[in-house]
Amino acid sequence: MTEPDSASGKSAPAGTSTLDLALRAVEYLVQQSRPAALAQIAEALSSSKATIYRHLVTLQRHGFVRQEPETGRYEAGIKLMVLGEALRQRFDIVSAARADLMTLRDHTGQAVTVCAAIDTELIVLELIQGRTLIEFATRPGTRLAFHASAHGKIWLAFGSKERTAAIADGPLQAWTPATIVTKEALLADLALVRERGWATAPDEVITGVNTLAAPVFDHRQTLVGSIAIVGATQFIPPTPDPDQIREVVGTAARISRGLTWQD
Amino acid sequence: MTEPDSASGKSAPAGTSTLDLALRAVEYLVQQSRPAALAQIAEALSSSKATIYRHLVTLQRHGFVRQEPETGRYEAGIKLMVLGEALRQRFDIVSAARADLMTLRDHTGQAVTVCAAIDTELIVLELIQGRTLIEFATRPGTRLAFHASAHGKIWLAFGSKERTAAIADGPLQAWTPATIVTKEALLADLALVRERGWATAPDEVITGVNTLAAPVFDHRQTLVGSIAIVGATQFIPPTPDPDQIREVVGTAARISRGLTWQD
DNA sequence: AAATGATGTTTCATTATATGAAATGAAACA
DNA sequence: TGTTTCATTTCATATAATGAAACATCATTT
Repeated sequence: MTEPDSASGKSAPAGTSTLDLALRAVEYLVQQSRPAALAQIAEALSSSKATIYRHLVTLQRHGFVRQEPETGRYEAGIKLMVLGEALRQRFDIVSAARADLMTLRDHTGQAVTVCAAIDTELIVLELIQGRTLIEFATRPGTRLAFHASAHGKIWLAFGSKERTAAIADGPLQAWTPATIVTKEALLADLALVRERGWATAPDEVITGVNTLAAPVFDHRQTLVGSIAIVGATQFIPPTPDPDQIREVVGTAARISRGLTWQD
Repeated sequence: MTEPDSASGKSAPAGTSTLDLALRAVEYLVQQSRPAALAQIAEALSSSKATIYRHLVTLQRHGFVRQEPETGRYEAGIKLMVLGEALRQRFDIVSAARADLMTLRDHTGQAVTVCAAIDTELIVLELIQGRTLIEFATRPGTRLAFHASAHGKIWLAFGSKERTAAIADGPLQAWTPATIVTKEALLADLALVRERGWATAPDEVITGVNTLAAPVFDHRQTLVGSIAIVGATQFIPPTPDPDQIREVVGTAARISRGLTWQD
């Protein structure tokens, strides 16, 4: 990121290697689908059993890791879930907007999601489930791609120009055949989004699913969130129903107005 | 430090003090509602700025911590949310049961929650929102009290006897005037729960809110989860409607049957 | 019933490396 | 301009992390 990297690939700036190893252990355990043996973790991280053991003890003491009582093996602890939820609640939008989002869900019948971009990540903060049995919508804590989601396009169209430039210049991964993968197509789509005030991404993330998103601004007119309805293309056509657009854009505007009062 | 433990209640067994400090820093940042200055964190943890700084650099590199670009202050990073979500998906019940839970929501109109106990914690794994505008239900990642929630009573009634004994003998905190706070009353209630196969907690966690919970077992007949409907007492009376009981207990049995097929 | 091979756990000498005080930037403020 | 308030870097010191190998448990196998 802010790395000159000085030719020799020797990038050992500040930081603590002990902590680094321990964090890698946590991430390793989260990735595993079943509890891992100590030796297995040590091997995966190219460290010794004793070292990993001591770190696991401390991690366990804090609840980041848990040990299966029967087998003695280690797995990720629920503290991560608890902290994740505590963190989620810090975002103004989710609490300020819940009632409006419920109304939007009831009016459209579709699932509603809220997203925010933090640095280089676009993350789902809130999900109000729809009424359909089959669930497409992404859950809080999920990361979305900027170029391949309706939420992402809102952030590229109305967010910081630096981010938009960086994303447009970078590689654009295709999730489906419909995903936008060229810079030109993306910029053209973003121009359209700016003009209309809403974005869609039919079949671009999952075939058969569409999302209709709109921006939420705070009192300084800076983008602080995006809201969207998510559903089968059958219910949200590539060019959505005018009623759907009115509902989503109207709800976003209402939430924005609510954020203006604060502060 | 370097203390041969014993004598002074402080037992410093295995573990890593460096890591311990860093984890405390993460927890501190999650607790704060706004970004914290380096010196503030160092002071709170009785450490030096330099030490904390180096740890924050490493934590940031892993996404556990983020630095506000404008002010340079530190706050918790979204990695915690992402890892929390990844962890949640590891539980069989949430994926195996979603369709049934949606149906339960649609039949009862109330919010549906799923819980599991891990060691000494009772945690919400899944939430299907109801159709009412006002939301009572707890979100995934929230911890519940064993003695003061319908989910908790299911775990005390059908879970391990050791846990039940430990909880019943410990202090029972009152959340509302209706919370059960004596061992006798709790054990009597649990006997009733075992007999009926379902549990309620009217007004016991929040006044005006009731929950109706039932147990989910796996193929070995061990308790692996609990499901419940949550709503205003107006909709879920202290003695729920027979239809509601049938729906919840029936859904739990259906999910249990689903888990039997696997493995 | 003894032996084997999985585990996790502890010990201990060795030195790598985390540490704190203070110096240095950098930026906002008055 | 000077002053305050931040984060960041430097550097000598010894704290505290480290790995190899021994130990302890528990199943499973012979």
